[in-house]
Parts: sequence; C-alpha cells; structure tokens
Amino acid sequence: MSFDPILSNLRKHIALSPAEETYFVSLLKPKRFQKKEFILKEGQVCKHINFVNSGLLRAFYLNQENKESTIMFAISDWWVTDMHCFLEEKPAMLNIQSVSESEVLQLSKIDLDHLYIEIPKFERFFRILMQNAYVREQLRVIQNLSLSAEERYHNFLAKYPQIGSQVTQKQIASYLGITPEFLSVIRGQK
Amino acid sequence: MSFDPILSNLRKHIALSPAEETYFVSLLKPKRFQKKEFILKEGQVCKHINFVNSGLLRAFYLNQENKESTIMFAISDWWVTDMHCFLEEKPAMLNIQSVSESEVLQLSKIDLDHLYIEIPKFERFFRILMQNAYVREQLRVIQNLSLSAEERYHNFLAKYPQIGSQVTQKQIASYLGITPEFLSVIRGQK
DNA sequence: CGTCTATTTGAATGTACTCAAAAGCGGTGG
DNA sequence: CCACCGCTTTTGAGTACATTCAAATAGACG
Repeated sequence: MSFDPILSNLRKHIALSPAEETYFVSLLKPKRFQKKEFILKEGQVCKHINFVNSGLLRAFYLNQENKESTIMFAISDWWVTDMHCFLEEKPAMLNIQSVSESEVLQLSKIDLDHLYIEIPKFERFFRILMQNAYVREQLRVIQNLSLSAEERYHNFLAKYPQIGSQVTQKQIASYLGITPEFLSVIRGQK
Repeated sequence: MSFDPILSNLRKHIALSPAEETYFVSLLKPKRFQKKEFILKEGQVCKHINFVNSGLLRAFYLNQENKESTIMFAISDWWVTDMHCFLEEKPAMLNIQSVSESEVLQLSKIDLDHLYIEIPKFERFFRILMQNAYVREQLRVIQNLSLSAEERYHNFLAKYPQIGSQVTQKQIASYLGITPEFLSVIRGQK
C-alpha cells in the first residue's frame, strides 16, 4: 500500500525531513476493508484515526429508534474517526463502515501522542486539520439551519459529486436529515 | 481588565513561563462592548479571535431572507470568531453581537501567527481548542439530525442553563432552527 | 407613561414523515 | 443465463410537525 498520498497530505501544511517521514510511516498500520465492512462499531473503544488511501468510508450515528444519521463521508485523502471517543479513549458513538473496498492507514492515539512530543510539527498539522474540520462542521450547522432540504441536496451534489455518485440515496437522505422517500420526491420534481 | 481568566484558560492545556505569559498578554487588546454592540459585522474582514472575559456574545448568520440563525453563544472563558473568515482573512459571513455588556480580549491573526512561531506551545493549545470546537459542532450536527425540536430545546437548557436565562426565546429558537412561535408552543406544553 | 419588542395564542397552510405497495436493480446460485 | 431474493427507489394517501400570518398580551426601557 502506498504512503505517497498521506505524505503529500502532510506536505500541504508541514515539511518533514526524510527521517521524520520514515518514522511517521513506521507508525501507520495499513488495512484493507471490504465493502460493508466496519472500521469502527458503536461501543468499541476508538483507538485510531484513519487516513483514507483509496475507497470511501461512511461515518453514521444510530439513535434510540435505530434511525441512521450520516455524519460524514470520507473519500481518498480524508482523515476520519469518532473524534470525541478517539480523544477521550471512550466507547464510540459512531459507526464507520466501508462503502466500497477501501485502503486505510491507521494511526493510534498512543502513537499520535508520541508524535506530538517527538515531532512538534505534528501539533501544527493537526491544529490545521482540526481547524478545517471545525469550519466544515460549522458550515454544515449553518446550512442545516438556514436551507431547505432541496437546497441542501443540491449543495451536497455540487460539493461532493464523486460521493453523490457512489452512495445510495438512502445514505444521502440520512446525511441531509430527511427520509429516503422525501429525497425521492425532491429528485422527482425537475 | 483582568488577564487571569485567559491565563488560566491557557493553563488548562499548556504551561508557559512568566516571560511567555507577559509576551502573550502584550498581544491582547482589551475591549468593552455595550449590550447590542457588534464585535463583528457580516462583510467586515474578521481580524481577531475573541476571548470572552465577562458577559455574553452571540454569533449569528443572516440568510438571503434575513432570517437569523444563531451559530453560537459565547460566555466567559470561551473563544469566538468567524473562524473561516479569520483564517482566510476574508469578509465575515457571521455577525457577532454583545448580548449583555461584555469584556473581550482580542488577538489578531498576525499576532497569532507570530505566536505560533515564537512559542510553539500555542500550536498545541489551539490544536486542542479546535479539536474541542470540532467535536462540539459535530455533536450539534448529530443532534440536529436525530432529535426533535423539543428534545433539542431541553438539551440546550440542560447544557447551557446560564445562557438560557440570559437570552431571549427568539434567540434560542434561532439556535434550535425553529420559529419563536413554535418554541412558545413547546414551552407551553408541560 | 408610551413605545418598541418579545411572547403567546390560534387558524390556515406547507413541509416532511409514516405506512404501504409496487417497481427497479444487483447479486447469487441453480 | 435466468430466476429468485433482498434491498433500494418510487409513488401515493393520510398524518404530524412546524411555519406563516395576524392579533392580543406582556415586558423592557427610556
């Protein structure tokens, strides 16, 4: 499995020496997941943050009535985990499942904590990663509050065309916070 | 204006020397805002991140139809800005207004960028701040997707009792994504 | 005290949901 | 290769949740 994508992901924000890159890469656990396989299940302690090398993952929440809410889709070059549970080393609230066959590089909480000490540049890297994640989630809150279901759907397709074509409408509906039946109605009206 | 609150806020995550504390404090611009005064208006370039020393601020978004959506309330010991526009030094999407008379410490983007270089511990501090902000926003997304308006209202009151008592129902409604009329109905049914 | 805004109440409406049934589609095994 | 199974998507009828609009009441503030 190639480490080029993750190294160029790092290079967007920090510069590492070859030795540092080697050390970082040594901490990564490559994993391959089949379609529908779970990277993380609710209740498991979330030990890793995952970098998607190829494929597509989906993180979702199940409420008391077993209704799914899709929290995020993660395509190549994205980082994904149940951040709250990863940071606190608590049982996960979220499920993370492979949508299509995927290659993932996993970094454990312990190794990341070492990394922050050994190579403080990683503090910067993850600061920027977290900043961007925060801005993205806040924008999603704004859109959920201020846009109609139909506007949210068209926004989603415009923003993530690659994802829109790979996932089911049921999954898109659960990302938008509507039922699949209603999404079908929205799509019907041209 | 006292710098004790902001220094103890820093000490939650990093340890600074007295000289570093002095340097940090020298970068802060203390400001006092009257009730209803704007810290930031949509369209202005957002130059500062704001630490709330006392009082209460509200960040909100106005959509095309001039409907308000409250993005966050910031009480004492919270940091608030239009993060996206602060980072990119672009015109703000958000308005930030003082709910009650407030004392704020402002740190400019330029000074923060210097701070990251001079005292890399600030990378860690803001990494943790951003992590927490991300987790909070993601939790809000989950709740917006999976809970009813009534559940969201009771959650809000339980989580932020101090805020609930200081802001109008109209503002709470705009935080929850419902109309003030409907919030009034929810409150009526005991 | 008067004015302005927030809150409540109610009627009419619209948006989105539930339930059910039919149609479509993809994969599997005979 | 086709038939079947399970899941997704569509369609529709009935319903529930939440909005709009309007008017009355209550509160806050100069």
